[in-house]
Amino acid sequence: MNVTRRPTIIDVAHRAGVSKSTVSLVLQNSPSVREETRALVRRVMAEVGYVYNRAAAQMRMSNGGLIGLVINDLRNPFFTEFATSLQMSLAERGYTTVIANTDENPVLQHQVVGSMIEHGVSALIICPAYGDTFATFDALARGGIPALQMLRQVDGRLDLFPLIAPDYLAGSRAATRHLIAAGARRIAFVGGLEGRAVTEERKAGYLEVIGQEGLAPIIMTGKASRAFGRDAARQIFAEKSGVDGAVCFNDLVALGMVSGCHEVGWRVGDDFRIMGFDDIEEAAQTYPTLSSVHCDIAGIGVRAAQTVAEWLENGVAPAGETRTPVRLSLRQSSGPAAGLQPSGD
Amino acid sequence: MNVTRRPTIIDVAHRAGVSKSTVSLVLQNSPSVREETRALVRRVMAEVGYVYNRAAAQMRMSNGGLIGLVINDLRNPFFTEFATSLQMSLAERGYTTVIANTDENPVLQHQVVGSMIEHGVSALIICPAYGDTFATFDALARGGIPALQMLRQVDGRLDLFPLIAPDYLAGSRAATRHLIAAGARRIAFVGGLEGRAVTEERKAGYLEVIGQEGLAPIIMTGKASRAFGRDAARQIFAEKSGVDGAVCFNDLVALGMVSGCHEVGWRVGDDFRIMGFDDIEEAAQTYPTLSSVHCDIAGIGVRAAQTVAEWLENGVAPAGETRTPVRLSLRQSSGPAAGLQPSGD
DNA sequence: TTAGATAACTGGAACGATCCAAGCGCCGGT
DNA sequence: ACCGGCGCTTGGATCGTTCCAGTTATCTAA
Repeated sequence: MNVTRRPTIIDVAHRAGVSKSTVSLVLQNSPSVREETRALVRRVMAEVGYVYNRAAAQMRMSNGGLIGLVINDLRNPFFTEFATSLQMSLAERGYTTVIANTDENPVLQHQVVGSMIEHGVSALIICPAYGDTFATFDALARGGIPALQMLRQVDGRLDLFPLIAPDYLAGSRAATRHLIAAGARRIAFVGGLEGRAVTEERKAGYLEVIGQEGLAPIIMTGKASRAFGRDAARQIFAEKSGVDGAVCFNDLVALGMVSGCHEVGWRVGDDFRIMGFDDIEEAAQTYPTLSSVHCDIAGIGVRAAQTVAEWLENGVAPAGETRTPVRLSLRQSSGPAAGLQPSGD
Repeated sequence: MNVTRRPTIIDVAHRAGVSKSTVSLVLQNSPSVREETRALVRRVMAEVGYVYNRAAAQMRMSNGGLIGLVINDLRNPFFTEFATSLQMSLAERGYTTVIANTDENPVLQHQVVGSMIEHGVSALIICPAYGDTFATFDALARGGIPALQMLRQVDGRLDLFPLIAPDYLAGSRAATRHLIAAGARRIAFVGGLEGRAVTEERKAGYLEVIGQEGLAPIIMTGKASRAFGRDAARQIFAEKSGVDGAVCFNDLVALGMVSGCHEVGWRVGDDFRIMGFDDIEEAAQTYPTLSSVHCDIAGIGVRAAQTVAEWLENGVAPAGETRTPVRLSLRQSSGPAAGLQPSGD
């Protein structure tokens, strides 16, 4: 349909009466080109509808500022909020981000990472899927591509693949303590698949506090989904075991439990107290509003962008493990707590 | 850190004792290379850790199978479900997908589309943000890049930028009729920003049926968010105007209304009847489960992949406007309807 | 026996940018 | 009058692939 091929810098150069090198310098905003020349070249570019050919440039340059973001579950708002923040922050520093979704599938993840390496990403930020991932990370190591593990640790080589994650342990400790302070006595830990690093960490904080207080732990692990949370609430209701509060693996589970409580007629925050984890935007907008462990998702995105930019620009690998602080966002679902100031919106 | 540069096909060729052309042919799975040679080359590739350099290839080929997907709101599950399905479907056909988020910002959208063109995408699938988009689409037109408008029509040139969208009109007609059949008499249309194509279309179906039945229309347009839905429910309750049902702009608004109803003590499906639109996964998992207009998001993703693949491979542009069928997923929020079989899960 | 077809492989010329060393005026200082 | 430096511009080499027009060697048909 389009007979004429795309114009190149050579076409622009001819038309402007300069050399292709000059055009290239203009593209790179080099200070060593005269202002009038720059303006002329720019004008000609607009006239002929020149578009930059990144593939050609990237082939010559070892390092074109392309950064890959691998997300394991685009359906979880936590990850999309993170992706949004990261992408904006990287854009400010002049990097382009490509996003891909692995849907928690390690095979797909392997493909996706391979494809990104082929596209010549200079670094990778990866929220890894669990499973057989050694080969995937090995490919990154062999290619000498800087890669950050975000939010979850899947590969043990923290020196090669540093981890940035919220301080889950402190978060679940604080959440559990808060439920106790609010008056709950039989508190369950609900959701999260057994054996996974994040689940174990969040569970550990819960168990620690429960132990300190001499209470009995109640563990209900399972998928981190709304459906599981809803079923868990129904089950707790049916068993009449006196459970009166839940520290949830994440906000999705917590929101599921809220639905389940509505269904069985419990009043959340009164008959039953719920703490979420992650503090996604939706938490402030449901009824009742959801108390949660606020992880400053956007802040983590900014920090990840900063870390990877410094890694690329100064060549210095970040520390093996970075934990970002968390705080509680206390709202309605955990009930009124004597002597505690609710924070969050 | 990595002193040796990446191996190229030339390194592989030397090591395998063949020419670079042969290696290239192996990469392309050409049938005109002997089976043993192919195996040999493959083995050497694995040995030296060869990775394909897409930038170099793409520079030579006009058309590398890279497809850009531009999404206006990654936080809306509707779009992420669509993205997931599309990406998988394209992967099956050998295309790679790059996703970018515009956050409903036409300026960001312009940047993002520009960046994708620079990266040499051979086609674009775009869920466009509203606003000043003419320049953006013009850049696509000038570059002769096939682009599909998905779910929303923003640019009028349907011959250049065909539209694929669900049959919103039929959907809102059916939704309104169902609420009437379920016994609601004062039905509001809630959410969606005034003046936007999708809002107008969904509203039109509602108005049509309301008019036919001789009922009074009640329009409450606004942001398509949970927060707006919640506020709308509160307001309806406060006004005591006898409104007993709502056709919502989308599921997010509907879920917000469900929250609002819980808050004011209304029983959804009984005191107040709600129909959503889109039928996101969450609709089946809240309490009460949400009746909605099912748009077969995954199916649309598959169809989009197919359309764009055929466009690229046969060079034949698809029809200007494609409407995909919708059906109702009747669940609890719209209440029991005499003589109607609930469908959906 | 030989011409022609076929199968398997090869060398060089693209592709469109970046980078480098060099070139060209022009000015000021000796 | 000459040299060095500075500001701006330039031609050619280069990156790693694909594509095209050969070049063998082997096979088939007359």
